[in-house]
Amino acid sequence: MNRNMRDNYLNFGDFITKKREEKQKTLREVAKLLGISAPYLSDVEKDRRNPFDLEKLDLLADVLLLSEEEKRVMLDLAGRRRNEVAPDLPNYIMENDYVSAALRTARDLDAGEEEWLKFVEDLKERKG
Amino acid sequence: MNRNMRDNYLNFGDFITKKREEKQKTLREVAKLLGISAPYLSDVEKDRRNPFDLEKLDLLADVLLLSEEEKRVMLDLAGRRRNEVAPDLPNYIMENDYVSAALRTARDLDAGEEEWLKFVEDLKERKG
DNA sequence: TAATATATTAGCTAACAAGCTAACAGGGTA
DNA sequence: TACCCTGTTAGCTTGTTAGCTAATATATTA
Repeated sequence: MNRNMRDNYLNFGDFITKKREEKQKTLREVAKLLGISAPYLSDVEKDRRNPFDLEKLDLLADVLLLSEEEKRVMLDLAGRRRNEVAPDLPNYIMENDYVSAALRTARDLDAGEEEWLKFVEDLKERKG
Repeated sequence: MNRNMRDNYLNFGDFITKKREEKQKTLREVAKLLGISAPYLSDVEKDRRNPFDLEKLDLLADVLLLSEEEKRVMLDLAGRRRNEVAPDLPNYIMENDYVSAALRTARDLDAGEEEWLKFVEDLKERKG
C-alpha cells in the first residue's frame, strides 16, 4: 500500500532494529525500558533468539511509538520467527470456541482470500 | 446436540482413556501403535503431561477410529490442556496471512458468535 | 497360589528456552 | 592518549518439555 511494504521483507530482528534506529534510541536504552539486558535485546535484534513474550512486545510497540499497522507487522514477524500464530491472536481464538469451529470449516471448505476478505467487509459494514 | 455433549466436561486425558476403553484396547497396545512408551501414554491419560504433537494425535484418531466430530473434540481438548490454539489450526492460520488479518479485524470490531456463524453459513452456501 | 496382564509411579536424560553477567571491540571526543 | 558510549560475544544458570527405563501395584486367570 505505502512505502512500508518493504517491511515485509524484514525479519523480526531487522524490523525492530530499524524502528529503534528511526526513533534514535540506543539498544541499552530500549533494553532498560523493557526490563531486559542489553545483550538479550542484541541477540533478538540479530535474530539469534526468539522474540519476547506478548507483554514485552506491547511495551516495545509503545516505546518505539509504533503505529497500529507497524505493530501488526511486528507481531506477524514475531509469530513467523517462532513458526507460530502471531502472539496477539491465540487469546481471541481460544476464548471463543466458535472461532476455532469457523476456522476449521473455512479450512475444510478451502476458503481462500476472497471469502475471508468478504467476511471482513461484512464485518466492517455491520460493526465498523 | 447429542449424547456426546457430555464429552465437553472431560479433559484430554479422560477423553482418550474413555475412547480407548470403548474400543477395548489396552494402553500398551495403543502406546505401541503410537510409537511411544506405555508410561508416557499413562501420564498423558492421567492429565499429568501435555498431549502429544499433531502427528501422534492424528495417528491416535485413526487408532481409536474416532469420527470427525470426536477428533475435533479431541483436538480442542488438546489445545485447552496446553492453553494454546488447537494444534490442527496454526498451520492454516500461518499459511494464509489474510486469515490473521481477518482475525484481528474480527477481534477489534468485537465480532461475536453471531457474525462468525454467519460467516460459516455463507461459506457453506458458497462452497459446501 | 503362582503366573501373567495391565496400568502406574518414580525418576532419569537430553534438548531447548529465557534470562543473566562479564568481558570485549570499535568509534568519538576531551 | 585516555575515556566513554555503543553494540556484541561468550558462556553461565535455571526452568521446562519430551521422551525413556526400571520398578511397583493391581487384577485376572491357570
